Amino acid sequence: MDQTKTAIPPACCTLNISGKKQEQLVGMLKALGNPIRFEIIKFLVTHPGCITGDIVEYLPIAQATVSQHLKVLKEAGWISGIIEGTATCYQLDEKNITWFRSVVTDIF
Amino acid sequence: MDQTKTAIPPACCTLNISGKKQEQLVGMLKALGNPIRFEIIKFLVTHPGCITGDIVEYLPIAQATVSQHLKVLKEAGWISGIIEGTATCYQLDEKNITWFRSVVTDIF
DNA sequence: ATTGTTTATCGTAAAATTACGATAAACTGG
DNA sequence: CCAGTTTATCGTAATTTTACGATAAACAAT
Repeated sequence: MDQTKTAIPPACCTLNISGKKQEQLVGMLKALGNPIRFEIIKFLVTHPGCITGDIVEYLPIAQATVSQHLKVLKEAGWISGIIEGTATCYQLDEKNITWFRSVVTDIF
Repeated sequence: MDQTKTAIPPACCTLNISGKKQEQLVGMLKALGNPIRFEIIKFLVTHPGCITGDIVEYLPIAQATVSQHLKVLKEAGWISGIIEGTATCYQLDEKNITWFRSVVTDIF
């Protein structure tokens, strides 16, 4: 049969994902899809293990707001924070970020 | 000199991006970071060129809401729509999606 | 022309996000 | 113990997002 007119062209991505995996991914996308939070992640690349105060100093927003953004990033899986005395040292969650890269390259 | 204690471990990603490019990326991340919109993009992979009504039928939300999500996805660069009579045919914006994949694999 | 179909937009309500100051909690150093 | 430091959380206001029904606009078919 002639299928030249009915054949569906291959899509530029599969997006073959669902369930919990998709939820986790969408959550990470949402968290990173904010200019301030994206800057925080960028900052952590060059300043691993820095404390909240360093990020507050770097950004033009209040300490409480930075703390809130850090919470969002932590809950989405982008970062982890370890308490060091009164301070909290933040760093990229390499495990989850590796997972993110792997999933994105898989489905796109 | 002994740098064993001061050497910074290589980060799991570079996030080497800024300016308009970063803005475009963050915009695409934000748009995709929504469960409904993610489902729309997935649907378009398997139903390229489908019309708004098909998506409305597929999703459990009102037509007006779907239209609004489609607008967000279009403005972010994920999809394009061409008017076909009274209907509008939507499809993935392959050029932008290719750009997205390229940028993400570059910086992650 | 009239009727029916399809979709975007408008107006609006509810919910979520973002931001801030103030405060509390936890630790450090004297 | 007390004063200082750091950060998370609380309360709240402003903004944005999400959702819906109603309507308008653009086209189809009779």
